[in-house]
Amino acid sequence: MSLKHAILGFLSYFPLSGYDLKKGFDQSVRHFWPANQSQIYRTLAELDAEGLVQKEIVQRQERLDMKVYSITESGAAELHRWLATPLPPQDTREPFLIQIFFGGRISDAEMLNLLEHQLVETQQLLEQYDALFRMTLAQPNAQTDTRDFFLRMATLGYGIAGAHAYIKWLTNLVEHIQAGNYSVREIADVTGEAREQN
Amino acid sequence: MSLKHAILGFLSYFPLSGYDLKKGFDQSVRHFWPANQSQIYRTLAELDAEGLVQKEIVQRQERLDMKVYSITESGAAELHRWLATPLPPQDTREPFLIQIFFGGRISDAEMLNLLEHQLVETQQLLEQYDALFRMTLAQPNAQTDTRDFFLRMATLGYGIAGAHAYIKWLTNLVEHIQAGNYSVREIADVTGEAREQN
DNA sequence: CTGTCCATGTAAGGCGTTACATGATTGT
DNA sequence: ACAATCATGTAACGCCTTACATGGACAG
Repeated sequence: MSLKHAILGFLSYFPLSGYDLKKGFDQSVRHFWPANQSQIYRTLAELDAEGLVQKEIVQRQERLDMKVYSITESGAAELHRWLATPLPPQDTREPFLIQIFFGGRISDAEMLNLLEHQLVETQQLLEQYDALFRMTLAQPNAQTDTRDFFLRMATLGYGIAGAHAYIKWLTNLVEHIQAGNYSVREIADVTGEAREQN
Repeated sequence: MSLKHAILGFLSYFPLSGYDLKKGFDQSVRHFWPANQSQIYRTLAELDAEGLVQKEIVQRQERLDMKVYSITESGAAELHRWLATPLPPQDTREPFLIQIFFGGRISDAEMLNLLEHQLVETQQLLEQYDALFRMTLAQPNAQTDTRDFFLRMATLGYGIAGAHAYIKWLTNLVEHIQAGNYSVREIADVTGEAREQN
């Protein structure tokens, strides 16, 4: 359960409430692991039941109660165990590729519309990542040369590299469809083909 | 629901049984849309209830009955509608990036182990895609220059391009960790940085 | 006679989503 | 006055997974 371990990861730095965790997710890991509110509260209750986190109810004058969760020793051990264990291969689901795969059922114009859409969305995403990357680097008080910082930025780098590759693939497809050129050999960087770039 | 439409996609070529569909998925779209048996049978029942497919029970002497499904007119219309409609942005979940993000909690050796694992798996996947690509092209009776064929191969090309990009990213990370070089600027192809390749 | 292929399903559980519910404080 | 923010939860539904169940035909 990745969500459980992501929560443990956050709590390994400092105790947080469910609300704070939600903000933490939205501000840093939503690119590769979105989490919604109800899920976070439910999972915190499970972690508590398993003894991996501890709940402290904070009474505040005039404010509603707040529940602050901190990681326990067994929680920290479980986090470390999970972080250091290679994951089994994940399977990916890409609904867009279903549309491509059965693209024989739609026209060139419809296909180009799909591809164009995907291109625009990916370019916007890339710009977001790019802007976030540069903004984070430019923060005056940030220690930008630590291992922690480097690893966190690497997850953004993953998104950026993926978006670049995707845009390249999409652009290539668009060109082929527009030209009515269905020569498959040019579509992938397969062994024995053009390999000098890279 | 992508699974429903993938099934309709297959049935738009010829009628199939649940069993045949499962084989079809495993042989062609499992790279981007794995489907298991119980899911297929359940979804076929739903599609039948919605009138998008038609069921025909084939009695066979000495063999058990077989149910063959064919697409209906409204099924074909629904398939076309879905295929031609751009999908809303999907969010991705990459548990491996959680491990990277919280990599501050594990040692260099543990991190390198994770990365190495991921590299080996991705290289194996790439070889599979690559082999499948070349084998499919080499089939004697295949019409390799049609639009349909091109689009199907493009989905494989997606996997190949993605694997290449991923391997590059992983390799870069390994090198940085090994050198203890946490300079973030080299980690992504961000605007204003090295842009001459591509 | 054991395993694999053909062929169809049910049951239970996990993880995620959307919508709903409540209530105080702070900003415009 | 109204919206946004802080703060916590429940309910119901959807999709996918794993395991279980059944049963004939055919190959080694």
